[in-house]
Parts: sequence; C-alpha cells; structure tokens
Amino acid sequence: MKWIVTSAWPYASDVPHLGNLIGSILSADAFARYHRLVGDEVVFVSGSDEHGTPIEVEAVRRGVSPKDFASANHKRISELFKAWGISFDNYTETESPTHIEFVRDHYMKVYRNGYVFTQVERVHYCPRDKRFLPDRFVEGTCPHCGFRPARGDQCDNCGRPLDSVELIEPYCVLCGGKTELRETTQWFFDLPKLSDYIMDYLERAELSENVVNFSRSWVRAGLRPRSLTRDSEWGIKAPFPGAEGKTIYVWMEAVLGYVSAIIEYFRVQGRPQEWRDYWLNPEAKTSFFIGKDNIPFHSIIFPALLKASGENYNEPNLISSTEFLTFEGQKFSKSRRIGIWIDEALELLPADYWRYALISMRPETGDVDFGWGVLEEKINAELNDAIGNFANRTLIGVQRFAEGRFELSRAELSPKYAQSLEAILRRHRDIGECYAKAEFRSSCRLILEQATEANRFLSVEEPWRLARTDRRRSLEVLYVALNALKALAVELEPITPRLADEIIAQAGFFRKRGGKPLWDDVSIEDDLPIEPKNVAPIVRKISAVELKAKLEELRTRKTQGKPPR
RNA sequence: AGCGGGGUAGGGGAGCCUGGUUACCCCGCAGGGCUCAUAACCCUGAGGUCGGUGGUUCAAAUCCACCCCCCGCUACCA
Repeated sequence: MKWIVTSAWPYASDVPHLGNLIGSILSADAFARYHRLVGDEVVFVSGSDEHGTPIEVEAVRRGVSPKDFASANHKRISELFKAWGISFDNYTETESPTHIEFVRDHYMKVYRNGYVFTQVERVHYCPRDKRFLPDRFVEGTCPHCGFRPARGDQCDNCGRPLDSVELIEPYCVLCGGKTELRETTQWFFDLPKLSDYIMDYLERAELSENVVNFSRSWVRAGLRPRSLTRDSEWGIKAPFPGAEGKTIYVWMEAVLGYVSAIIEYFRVQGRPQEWRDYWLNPEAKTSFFIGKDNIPFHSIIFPALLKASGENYNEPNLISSTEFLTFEGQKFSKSRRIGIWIDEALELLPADYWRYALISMRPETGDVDFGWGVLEEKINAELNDAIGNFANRTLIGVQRFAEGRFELSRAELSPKYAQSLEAILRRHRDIGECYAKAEFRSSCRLILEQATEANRFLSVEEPWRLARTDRRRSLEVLYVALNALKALAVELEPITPRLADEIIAQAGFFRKRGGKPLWDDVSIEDDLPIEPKNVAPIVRKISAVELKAKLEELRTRKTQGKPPR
C-alpha cells in the first residue's frame, strides 16, 4: 500500500512549541513510522510556511529581508525536527521553487476552469508604512463597547469578532499612524460552486467524527468564496491576468504544499514522474495530521482546490485532528512565555522521553493539560518502571539464568506458555489496529498493558527460582518474556524509535535484517541464539523539580546573551 | 449568540457512537508478597448517587429532552 503522510506546515516565524508538535508533526511521524513497519511505501512530507505579513513585518523589524529571516528559521526548525527523530522524507519550505511553480500552475488551472473571480474590497492602508494591513495589524476603538485598543479581528474587551473596517479611529499597529481605507481588487476562489461536491465528499470519506461534524456544519451554514490574493510583497506572485503586485494568500498556498512537497521529493530522487503514483493513483492513500483549528482547510478548502484544478487527485482519506494541549492550565503563549518550546525541551530530556509523554497524552478526545507533574509520572512510572525495567530484568535474566546464551525453540514450549504467547500476539494486533486508526493514546495504553502483563508474568512464574529447581522451565518462561520484549520493541518504534532500537540492539533482535524491525515479525525464532550485549537500563527517572529549575536557568541565560525571540 | 468539544473515586484519563455480567487504566493512599530487575516488580483493599432533572427501556455512564458549569472556534492570525 502506498501512503502519503503529511502534517500541518509550521509557520516559520518562530520555533514550534510542544502543543504545535503533538498536534501535527509528531502524530504524523508515529503514523508514518507505523506504516513503514508494516511494509507500506510511505512518503512523509511537510514544510515551513514562510510567507505572509507577520513574517514580513518581523523581518523588517529586525532589519533583514523576509527571505533571509524565513530561511534561517526554516533551517533551525528542520534541524530540530531531525533531533526530535521526525522521519520526514521531505521537509521543505514554501519558498521552494517547486512549490512556487506548482502553486502558480495550479491556480492557473483553477482560473481556467472558472473558479476564480474578482471583487473590489475596502482594506486598511498605512500611508507611512506604504502597505495594506491585515486585520491583525489594525487597532482602534471597538464599535460595540467603546474599548480601545480593540484588535482588528476581535475586541479583547467584549470578545466580539470584528471587521477591521468597523473600527473607530483605526490606526496602524506598526507605526501608530492613522490608516486609510483604500479600494483594492482581490481574486476569490468560488468555493460555493463546489458545495455539492464537498458535501458528497464528506459523506463518502472515512474521516473522524469530529472532522465530519465540524465540516458539515460549515457547509450547511453555506460556503463563502475564499479570498485568494493579498496586497503584500512577501509571497507567491499571483498568476492571474491583471493581478500584478498581488500575492497568493498564505493559507490558500501552503495547503498545496502537500502536493508540491511530494513532487519535489521524487524530483530529488531522480524519479520525477513517480509522484503521480501517489497523488493520482486511486490505490494510494492520503493522510493529514492537524490541530482542530485547521479542520476546514483540510476537509473543505483543500479538497475543493484539488477538484477545481480538474486533475484527478486523490482526496484526503484520513484527516486526524487533535484538540489543544494546554500547559499547566493555560494556553501556550509565545508572548507570555507559557509553555515549552521544542528547542528547550531537547536541552532538558532526550527526544524519546518527550515523544512518549506527548503521544501518550495526545489530545484526541478533548483538550489535555500538560504539566511537570504529568511528565514526571509518564516517564517514571510508565516508561521507566513498567517498560524500561521490564526490558532490563528480562535481558539480565537471560544472562543469569541462561548463561548469556538463550536458544530454546518454540517447539519445545509447553502448551501453557504457548497460550501466553498468543495473548502477546493478540495485544500486538490490537495495538496495530490502533496505530492504523491514528488512535495513538490507545496504542500507548495497550503498550503499557503489554509491559504490565509481561511484568506480571515474570512475577508469577519466578524464573529466578525455577533456575534452581527446574532449569528447563525457567528457559520457557524466558522465551515468553523475550517474545514480549520483542513485541514491545516493535510496538514502541513509532513512538520512541531510539529506545526501541536500543532494546533491539541489546537483545540482538532482527539481526538478519540488520536490526531493522518489522511489525509482523515478533517471534524470536529467527533471533536464536539470543546473546544480549551491553545490557544496561534504557531509561532513567527524571525529576520535575530539577527540570523546571533547569528550564528557568536556561531562559535566563538566553535572555541575557541574546535578544528574545 | 451560534457551532464544536468536555463534565466519570483525592488527582489525571478510557468506556458512551454499536445500551446489559463485579464501571476499566495510571498516579496517590492502606495492607501484603517477591527479592530476577532500575528504592523496581506483583497481589489485595479503601475510595464512585458516571454534572443536574425528567423521559425511553426488562435494563442507561451509554439513547432522548431540558438545565447548569468549563474550554475552543466563528471564516483577514498563520
């Protein structure tokens, strides 16, 4: 099976925080890794979203070009993802020539097919900065409650959503000067024309419940045309006749990266036509990992854009959206420094510790609160005590009770223990099903159950005692334990790849495949004789109090030396 | 206001769609066991009117209605 796996594109204005990561990239990575394990052909892509006014403005503020600013951030973010063990086949950027070319071609197709029209709008313009201002960059007095300053998109006092044109005495956020309203022509995507198609798609596709509910309510309320262009310098030049000086609105451009990133991947591989086997092949599957704020773009606008091009693209098959992660009861906030950012996290703990904690508490059914206490609990009680310790006691068991060389074969196993193996396999299959459905919390729960059961098995069977009284039977017990360990290693691979590899290396599993795990091969028959090497604990406990202090120290050091991000 | 999500032992979560044996898991708490392993692991126990009220049903945490509380979104933030 061919799988396109994608995650939402991080905005390149800053390093992502843990909430950004779990919602999209980390979830997608677990999914991609699982599908590779079962032998699917996976292409996993994403990229940095580099265009748009916020980046342009931030770059100007720092006295660098938007391109340099975005590109520097892109490099930094890519490196961080590598350090996090994210297994992208292509992590690209919206400034990529392939992307720019694709977007322009795509919109010309959409245009020729009659899905684009123009409309004159009145938009705020700052004569001093010589730029048109998005709603966020205009403030003024709220027409509803008189509060000042109310932001152009919403009033912070009364909470009413606003249209920036309604603001009384509006001013430019950048320079504080008075704005004026100017007429400007914008190009629009005729989304309503595709309402029937979208409704039909939503019925047909196997999307998760929250995605379908949310999307349907949008369509029922009536789809509106989507503005496609902006009067902004920093972006992809709009290709439409007469649209000189306009750029494509970032939202409407970045989603097309799901296609362009796959094209680019195969170009780099030297097989420039092969992307068609993925995007234009009805046998291939597509999957999208996003936060809930992003649903309509993926379930409505993106499929509509694909359809409007007239090409036979695959539709999004699996859209997995998460709720939000909060940090110690509050929203992650860049300006107030609430939360942990993915660069800081790695200075505190190995990536796999974070990966385990985040995936096991992935906000699948509702918002989830992340805090130091929960982190400590997850790592110490689950990853260390249950999983890590089981690995250790099993491998040391082989060294002590089998003199370091284990070679009992399955045929010699008594029926009772053969049943224990069955139970392990059954759970292994269940875990696989959870991964396939992108229900990672359940995967984690069952993995923990696998470890707990295995621990119980050892406690009940007491191979350390059997070693003295019934050596043969103690080996049978070890057989089952080793099998559970192999299953665990494979099951952990999508979540904590390095820990999984560590178990595989210490035990010598998958030697015939160079240590590369395979989902369906959890029998240890091919691994015999098993001679554990360099056996050592794979996880160590953490202290939340120390970590918290360390983070604070880290931040103090940073703000002293360099300007804040 | 509208829409979406949530309210389950002291804390954190699953179960609800596809009603049905003693409501499950993790932490914490109280006893006990084991001593292979990482002050680890295993067992037993205490602790719940499953947000409220009413309804459907032989049977409701689960389905329906109304109400209360929390969170998010509402299309130009990306």
